[in-house]
Amino acid sequence: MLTIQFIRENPETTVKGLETRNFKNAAETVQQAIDIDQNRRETQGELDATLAEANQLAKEIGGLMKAGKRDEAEGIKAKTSDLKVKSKGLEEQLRSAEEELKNLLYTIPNLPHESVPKGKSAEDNEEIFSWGEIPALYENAAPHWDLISKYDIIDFELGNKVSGAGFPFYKGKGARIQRALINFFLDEAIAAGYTEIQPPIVINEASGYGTGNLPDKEGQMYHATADDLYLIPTAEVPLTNMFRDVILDEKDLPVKVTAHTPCFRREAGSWGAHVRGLNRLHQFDKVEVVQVRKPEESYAALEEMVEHVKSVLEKLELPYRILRLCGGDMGFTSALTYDFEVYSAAQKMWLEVSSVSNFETYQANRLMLRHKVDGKTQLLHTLNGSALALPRILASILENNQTADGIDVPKVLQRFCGFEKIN
RNA sequence: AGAGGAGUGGCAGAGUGGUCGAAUGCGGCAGUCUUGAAAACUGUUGUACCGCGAGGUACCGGGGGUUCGAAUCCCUCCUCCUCUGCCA
Repeated sequence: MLTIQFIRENPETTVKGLETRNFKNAAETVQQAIDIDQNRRETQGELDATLAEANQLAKEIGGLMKAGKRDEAEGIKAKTSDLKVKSKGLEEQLRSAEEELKNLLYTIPNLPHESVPKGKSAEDNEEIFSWGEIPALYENAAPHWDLISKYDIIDFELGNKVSGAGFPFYKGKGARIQRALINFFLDEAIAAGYTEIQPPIVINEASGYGTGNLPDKEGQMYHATADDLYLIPTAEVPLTNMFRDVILDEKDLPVKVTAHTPCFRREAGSWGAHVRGLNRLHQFDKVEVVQVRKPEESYAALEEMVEHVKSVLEKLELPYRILRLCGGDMGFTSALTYDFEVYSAAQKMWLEVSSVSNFETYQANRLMLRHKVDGKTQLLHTLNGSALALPRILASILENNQTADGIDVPKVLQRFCGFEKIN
């Protein structure tokens, strides 16, 4: 979330940023936050003064008791009861003001970077780069959902029986190419300087709040209610929460971590005819990269992450484009997001396979992730990106590389999976 | 899962109702000494919020309670350790 200090000191900038995002009632919301904060500060001042007085009296009583002046002590005790009632009331007021402020701040998204274009929807995103040729397919080319049944490498029906829609079984070469992709992505990330992590794939409530998945996107996560744990929608959640309530030393920076995990998404309400086959799943695998950076370095780090994803896609020889998301399409917590889309030739569709974002201090503020500068604590910047999500990569490999006698496995993957063709 | 024990500052560790945000040691930082370093000595060393400032308030695993006053007593949850059981 945004810090109230920032909003208080930069109300116009805040309103302007929110308007780029088409945030409704920006000016009113900002004013409301400032008012609640004003109230909160006044209440705390009063409460502190009351408690200070009570502490003073308690000390006096202690002294009198020791001196044996019991009656005098009793007299002062009587005075404290008023203070107690007063402080209880003020405490309640303070708590409710803090709660109110926090709940309001949770509804305010991050401010976009100056390069973010205005816009309402995906159509207003700005294509900034593209690479590769859109392959000319042969006559009988088929979409990936037909190819996977033809070669029997992924089984949706079986998934339906055992788990439900969106939980497929990968079989034989299907499973092996998945494993090859995971190893390839991890090796690439390690070569780019990331430390490999195997995090838990369930997280508690506090972690959900830390990355902003709670409360806003509550319905998107699977919730194991018996133990009040959530299945992760992305490795970003455990990887970023590693640094919750942490003050990093200079020598620990920059932080660069990567992990392969399954990701679980309920995708409530977003199911439809347009999402066939591997285009959208409830469970999928992804390799994620996360960085924690000093503020002045974070945009260079974002570019570095973009270059990393570019090189991975180019090694896989998949045609792709990069979009700079507009204010209306950008994630709630992001300041600047680049989406990577690969072209899936038989569907004739661009598929999003990576989203690389700089959150600036937005996540760090919820996480309380800081470092020291000249003896003062300062919020750090967090960034993350997919490198990459598997199912759509697989979909475009299957479609783009199909031939009359099978599917060509990209060269870089062959040493990982041990075969050259799916047939 | 059952029985018992324990959670204090970066680490170790004292503190069992008031003068304790907390002894002491180690570590860190600054200084003295030294050509430089080490050693020794001196000082300093948690976080957040309120306040222009002086200063104030809160925090001793989390939450709640008793009390004029809680690190200290009570309740509850969490985590760790030991023993027993179970298990990939």
